[in-house]
Amino acid sequence: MEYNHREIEQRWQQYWRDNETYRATEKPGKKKFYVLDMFPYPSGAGLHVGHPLGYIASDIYSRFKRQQGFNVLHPMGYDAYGLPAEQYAIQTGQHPEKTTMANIARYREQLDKIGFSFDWSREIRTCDPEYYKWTQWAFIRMFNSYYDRKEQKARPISELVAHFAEKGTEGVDAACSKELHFTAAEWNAMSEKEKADTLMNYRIAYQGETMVNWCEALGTVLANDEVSEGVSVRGGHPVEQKVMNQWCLRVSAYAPRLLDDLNTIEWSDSLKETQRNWIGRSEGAEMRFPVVGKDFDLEIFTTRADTSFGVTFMVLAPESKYVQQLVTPEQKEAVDAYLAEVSHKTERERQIEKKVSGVFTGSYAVNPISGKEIPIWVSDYVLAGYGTGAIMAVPAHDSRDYAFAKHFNLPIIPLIEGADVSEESFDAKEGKMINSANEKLNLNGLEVKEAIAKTKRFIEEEGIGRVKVNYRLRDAIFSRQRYWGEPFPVYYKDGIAHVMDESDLPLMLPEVDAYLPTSTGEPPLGRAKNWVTKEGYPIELCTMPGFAGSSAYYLRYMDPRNNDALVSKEADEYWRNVDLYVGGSEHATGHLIYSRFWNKFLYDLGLVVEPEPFRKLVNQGMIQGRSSFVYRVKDTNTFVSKGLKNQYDVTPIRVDINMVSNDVLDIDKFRSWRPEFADAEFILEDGKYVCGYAVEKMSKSMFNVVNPDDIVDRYGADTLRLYEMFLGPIEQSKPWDTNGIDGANRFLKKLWGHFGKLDLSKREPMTKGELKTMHKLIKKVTQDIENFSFNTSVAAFMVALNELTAQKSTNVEAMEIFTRLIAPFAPHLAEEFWHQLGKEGSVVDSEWPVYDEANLKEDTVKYPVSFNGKTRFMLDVPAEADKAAVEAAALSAPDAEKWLSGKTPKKVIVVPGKIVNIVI
RNA sequence: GCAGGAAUGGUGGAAUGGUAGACACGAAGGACUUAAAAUCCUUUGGCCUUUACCGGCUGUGUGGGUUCGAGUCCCACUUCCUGUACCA
Repeated sequence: MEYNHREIEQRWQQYWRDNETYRATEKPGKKKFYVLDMFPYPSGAGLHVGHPLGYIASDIYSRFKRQQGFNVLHPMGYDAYGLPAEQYAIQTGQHPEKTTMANIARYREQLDKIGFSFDWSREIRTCDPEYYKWTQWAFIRMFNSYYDRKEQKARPISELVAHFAEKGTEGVDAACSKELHFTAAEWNAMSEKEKADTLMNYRIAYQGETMVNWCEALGTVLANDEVSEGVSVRGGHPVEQKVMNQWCLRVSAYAPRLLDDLNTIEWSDSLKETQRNWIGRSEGAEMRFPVVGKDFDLEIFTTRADTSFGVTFMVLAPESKYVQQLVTPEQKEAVDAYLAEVSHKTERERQIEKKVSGVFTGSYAVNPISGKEIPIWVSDYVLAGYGTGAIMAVPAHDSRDYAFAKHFNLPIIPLIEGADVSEESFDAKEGKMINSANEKLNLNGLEVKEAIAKTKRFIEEEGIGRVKVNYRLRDAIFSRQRYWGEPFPVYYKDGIAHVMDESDLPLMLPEVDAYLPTSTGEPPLGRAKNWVTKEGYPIELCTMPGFAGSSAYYLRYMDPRNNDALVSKEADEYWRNVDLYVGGSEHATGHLIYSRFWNKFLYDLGLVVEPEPFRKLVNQGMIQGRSSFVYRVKDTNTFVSKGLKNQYDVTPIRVDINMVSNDVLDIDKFRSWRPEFADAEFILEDGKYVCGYAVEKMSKSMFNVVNPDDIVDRYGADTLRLYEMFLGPIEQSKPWDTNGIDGANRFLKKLWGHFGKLDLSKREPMTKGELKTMHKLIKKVTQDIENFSFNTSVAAFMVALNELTAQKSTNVEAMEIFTRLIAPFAPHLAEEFWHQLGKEGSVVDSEWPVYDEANLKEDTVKYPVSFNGKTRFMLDVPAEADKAAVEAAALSAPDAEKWLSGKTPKKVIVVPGKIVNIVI
């Protein structure tokens, strides 16, 4: 009988639906295992074969764990808010919800065909009010909390208010935008508005004037991880820096914990490293430089306190508030001109130019260590957002300061013995200090490391500054001037922001007449009618960013229909956190930081039990497209085959990969593809037109998209699953090659054929050979799945089937084991076999086979025998032979004589079970 | 620049420090077929030797090292990928 994948797959998919096979429930006392995929944004283009890669891997793992006896939670949903649907809405006037729902339906249809074991009863969508109620709820909780740095946790803002009323800021160590100092009396004397403004400085969700990435084309601000190389990640529009009043999340307060807790989770080293870089911890010192003739100091941050004697000038960021206070009348014009110039430049222009620019303020500061007066400059190479927005410049040992000093002809003092600073700075933190001494401090002769430590001690003792740890991680900007997102549960009363009562949630996204800003430049929600509270107070017009809804979704899956809590205590205590999280590495600095932050916040409030959301994480690689090219001879309509193209002047043209098979072009299809190719001529090689190829991103414009539906229709879901896993290691990016899929399909057909030959009524014990084949397979597959080495386990199935065929095996027992082992990979076929074997229930509930080493033992061991490290022949030795016996056998083997050629061996090394090496 | 990773046949890729190239694709030859598709069998890193069997040499980006033995470990270099970038 033919292997009819369509009939088999449809039948079992229906069976799974009818029996709710994949529905998960809490089973106290049974070990849980939570496997999660990063939920997709349902784009209009649908899925291509690259998308399911990670889903297939996690599905195999889920099924494997389930067969091993775990209670597995494996849910799926949609990250439904996002810019593309809104951009489409702006162009067409169609409500983004409508587009999104249509895309979700299409995704679901595609996903269902692949036979995943998702528990769809737990499906969530971030744009569903029942879901975003909890996104808004978390925001309210963050608004009502502050971060206590002493206890390293979030606490209710009411406690801080009580403290202020009693003791002012004394004894407060809270994360804040600006260090404030006031007494209880001062606090109590503040107006409502002043108190509200003061508390904003401490809230975890706060509103503040911050430098933001403004994208004019998208009409919204963007978070740091949504901007790359000065353009928006979505759409590639230019982004500029602008000061705006925005909602922010105080993610920076959690920087130390986000860094430390990386050590407690099983993520790849490269991903942890990416997070460490993004968090960017650096140890250094904050130092105050008194300004000549003024009553204030400039604060700077440095990691190179040892270079204090080489400071020849200071530099402020253009946005620094000190610039206006320091500029002298003579320099005013020049400084203002420079500031105007800088503010006009976008981030991208600043990066591309990388030109040294700056201006002198006219003021001087005193180096607190050397006592020397140094000029204060302004330049855009200093960033306002990092450290204090001001630096001490040491041109001899910092390349940026060096370029600046050279350009403006400022002095350069070398501080390290042997450093040649005539051409470039010496940035390395090594060597012996020179030129670094006065009556108070002597660093000369010290190693850099010692000098840093000594200077830090000196700074603290002298009260010049303090030792400080700085983080690069900034607070997340949480406002988007957009329509398609969660509305903020915030209203304004007397100019003061208030959060709504939790019982009023969800605050539903209102209807608008267009998805564009209003004529007065307000966000689209400014168009909503009656966008006010019951009492008539205006509601916030911005919406939340994409990462709002995706930060805690893994918690919601645990208890998705609960209307009283994000997740019930029972469900959270049972499922705890994600045991295995699978997704792309593009989320390394965005989603994975925000999610960890969000989880830690809820953890601080005692609402979840685990401090980290994702225990183990696997990044799947991308599947790239393989584009095909034809070569048109210049100024003709003649195309030359790849092997001959070097003889002509040619232009490569991408062609649809559906017209190409094994790199050979279907000429008729090509001629009818486009009118201009209708009368194309071809120069062939061996009667064929051979195309060139390139590995590129899979995209419509490159004509290289492969649709999983087509593959499923032609070969079946099981073939697709097997082949995607067979392509290579899951973490690696690799090109899709439809040609190779025949291998996976042939294997399944052979397996089907083999199974069809069995007499299912005849149960016999396995032969020794069968036992060995099967136990070898169990061992390999079990270990490979645990190690995420799915490509080698697929290969192992192929080998095992070949061995069974070679042994002319018709053993039913062996095939039953095979069925259980292959069930995670090819669930439809396995289910079919399982029922043909007369088993009850679904194969997903069958027990995972266990191997017995005893069956893997050989009577004899094959030893490679080497001479001087080079293997020369193979030797069969009884398994129980000891070292001496193996050595004797090797030396007396007929082959040995030839290689010894009469000589006596100097040494014979026997590694039991491995090798015999004879040194002559 | 910095950080992380990679480099193995025509291709995708296998190899706890122990027979390099599993498995698959492709290719070549053959069987079946009127023919094609499908299926099955054989060969398939390179070079040399041989009528054939049998053999031999060489080979995992480059150069060194450790080791009885290195694709694997160490050092240096080259190239490529991925992330990040005026972070003081």
